[in-house]
Amino acid sequence: MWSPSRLAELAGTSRRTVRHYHQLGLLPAPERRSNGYQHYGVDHLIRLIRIRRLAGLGLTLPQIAAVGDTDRVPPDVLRDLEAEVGRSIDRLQATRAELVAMIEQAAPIDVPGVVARRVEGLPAAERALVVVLTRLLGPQPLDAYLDLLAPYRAHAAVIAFDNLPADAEGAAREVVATGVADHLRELSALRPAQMQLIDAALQDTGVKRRTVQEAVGNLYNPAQLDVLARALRRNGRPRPAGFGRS
Amino acid sequence: MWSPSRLAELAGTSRRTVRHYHQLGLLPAPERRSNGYQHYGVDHLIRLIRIRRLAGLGLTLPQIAAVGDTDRVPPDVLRDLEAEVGRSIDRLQATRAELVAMIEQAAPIDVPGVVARRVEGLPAAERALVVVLTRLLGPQPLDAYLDLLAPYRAHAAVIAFDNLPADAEGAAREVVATGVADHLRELSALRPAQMQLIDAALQDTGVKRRTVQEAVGNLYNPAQLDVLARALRRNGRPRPAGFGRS
DNA sequence: TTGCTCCTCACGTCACGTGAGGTGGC
DNA sequence: TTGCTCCTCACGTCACGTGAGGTGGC
Repeated sequence: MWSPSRLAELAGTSRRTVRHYHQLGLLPAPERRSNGYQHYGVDHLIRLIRIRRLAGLGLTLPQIAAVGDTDRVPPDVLRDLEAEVGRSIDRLQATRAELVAMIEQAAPIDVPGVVARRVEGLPAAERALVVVLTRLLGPQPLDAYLDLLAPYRAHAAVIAFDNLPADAEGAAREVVATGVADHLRELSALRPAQMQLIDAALQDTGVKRRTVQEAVGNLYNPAQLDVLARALRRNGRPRPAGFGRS
Repeated sequence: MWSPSRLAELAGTSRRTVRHYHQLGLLPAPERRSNGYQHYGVDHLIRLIRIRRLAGLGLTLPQIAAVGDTDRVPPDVLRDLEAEVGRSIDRLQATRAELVAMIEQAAPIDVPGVVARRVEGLPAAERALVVVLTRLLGPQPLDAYLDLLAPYRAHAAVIAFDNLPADAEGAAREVVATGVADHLRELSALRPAQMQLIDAALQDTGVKRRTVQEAVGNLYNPAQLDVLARALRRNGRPRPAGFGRS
C-alpha cells in the first residue's frame, strides 16, 4: 500500500528511522512484493505515529517498547517525564538569560553575566582568581568577595603589587607588603561581616582554602608571593582569605 | 599541582571529559611527574571552566575550539544560540502541556490530549482513521471533522455499519447504505461549512484524499467498503470526505 | 536511456560513559 | 597487604544520518 518513504513522510519522519525501528523490533516487518519491495499498511502507520508521538514526549525507545500496544502510558512514567521536562525548561531558561545578558553587555566569556561588570579592568591574575572562586565559593560568599574587590583595589599599594617585577628587591617588597597589610586591616575593620563570610566559606576541611592557595601560588610571581607572605605575617592570624592569600 | 580527578572535580566534570578534551586538542596536555602521573595548573583549570561554561551555553566542542582563547564569543553565534534555546523552550513547554493533559485526563496515547476527549468510545477503526487524519489535516479541518463526528455517529445506521459482518448479504448492505447516505445528506445540509472545510483540506493534488481512501480500504471489511461505495453512489458527487469515504 | 525510488550493509555522529587490565603510593 | 588513585586502550551509548554500491520501474 505505502512505500517506505511514503510511510515515513506520512508519519513525519525518515526512512532510516523506520529501518531503525525495525531493527529494534519496535515496528513489525512489512510485507514484501515479488520484487522485494516493502509495502506498509495502515497498521504500520498507526504504530509508527504512536512511536513518534511517544518519542516526542521524551520516552526512550526501550520505554516505548515497554509500553507496547497498551493504550495508556503508566502514570508514573508520565510524571517522571513531566518533572524531567520541567527541569530541562528551567535549565534552558537560565541558559537563555545568561545568553541575553552576554549579548546585551557584550560580556566576556569566563565569568557569568552578573559577575562580568564587577571584574572589568582587573589584571589577568585577579580575573583568573575570580574564575576559580566562582567554583569554590557559593553565591553569597562570592558576592561578598566581589563587593570587597573594588575598595581593596582602590589603593596605591595594590597597584604596586600588581606591577611588582619577579626580581624586585627586599626593600621594595617590604614597602608594598606594609601598604597591602595596612590596607587589608582597614578593610577588615570596615567590612568585618563580608570578610568573615568569605573566610567561613573556605573553611570546610580547609581543602578549599588549600586550593585557593595553590591557585594563588600559580598566578603570581615569586616577589609577589613573598609580599603576600610578609603582609600575612604582619597582620598575624586573621588573614583575609581570598585577599590576604597564600 | 592538581591530579586529573581533582581538576575535574574543581570544574564540576569528569576525568573522562578532561581526557576527551585532550583528545580533541581543546585542552593542552598537562605536565607529567616522573612516574607518568599528570598534574595540572591553574591555567588548565581556567581553560577547563571556560570550556564547560561554553558547552553549558550550548556551543558544540568545535565551536568552542573556534572561540579559542579570545575573550568574547562572536555576537552572531550568541544570537543563534539564543534563538535555538528559545525554540527548544517552546517545544519543551508544548511537550510539558501535552504531558500534563495526559496525566490529568488519564488520556490514551495515540492522539493529542485536546483530541482525546472527543474520540472516547469510538470503535477501533474510527480511532485509527482519526489518528491518520491528525497527520493529514491541519488543525482547523481536523477540528471540523471532530465536530461532525458526534452527530454523525448518533444514528442507528452508523452503528449498524460498525457491526456489519464481512459476509453480510446484499439486502442488508443496501439497507445500511441507504441509512448512512440519508444521514450524511442531512448532515451536509446542517453543517455545510464544516463539510467544505474538510473537503478542501483533502484537495491538494488529491494525494491526501487518496491516502485517506487507502487507509479506509485497509480499516473496514469488504461488506463495509461495499456499503460505503453504495452510499456514495446514492449521494452522487458531493461526497463527504472523511465520512463518506472510499 | 534517464531519473527516480528501492534495496542492504556499514561506518559516522555527538559528547562522553564504562569497563578492562595493569601499575603507583601509603 | 589493603584500598585508593593513576595509567591507557577501546568498546558502548543514543537515535538515528549518511554515503556506498547495486537494482527495479517508467
